[in-house]
Amino acid sequence: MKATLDTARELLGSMLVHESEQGTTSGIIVETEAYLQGDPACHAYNGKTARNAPMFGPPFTAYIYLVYGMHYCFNVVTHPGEAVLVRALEPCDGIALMETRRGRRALCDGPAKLVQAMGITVDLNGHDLRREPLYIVDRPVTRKILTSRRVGLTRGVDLPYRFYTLDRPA
DNA sequence: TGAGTGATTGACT
DNA sequence: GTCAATCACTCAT
Repeated sequence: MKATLDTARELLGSMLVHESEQGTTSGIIVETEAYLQGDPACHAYNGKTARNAPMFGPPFTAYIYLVYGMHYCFNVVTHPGEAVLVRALEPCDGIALMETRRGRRALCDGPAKLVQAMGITVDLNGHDLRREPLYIVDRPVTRKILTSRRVGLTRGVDLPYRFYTLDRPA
């Protein structure tokens, strides 16, 4: 079994595809964060709840949850109790549709933004990411992978579990 | 039944 | 670069 941190790196460069009724959108994953067991910032840290139940499901399950009462984040479950948060995408297909959903704003450079741009909803929580309508296309990582601390957290901020391929500031 | 929390975004200076 | 809005979900009484 692969470690969650390895999976977080391998997801970079892969393509996330969502086939909705409105059309197909896809994007290259360019930023991820790992959430491990024993990590105080991980939702599974305090045990299983109704909200994080998918995190204890089989690998490659989608875990979608609401933060701040208004924003959704999209995670890929790697092991029971561990997951990788997809923080940013590089829009590939269906950009026009993304713009319709997002308005004339940044499309996929934030966790909640990419969820909205891709049209991902809580209906897909617990979804198997090897099946339609939401799935990940494996692609070799061609760009250099960089590592940094995670951001936006209130706990475990010093852990170097954030990976990205863009030359964006750490 | 109620109060606190939060893996963010968007607007403003 | 800084700051506040906002509400579903969780945990505690």
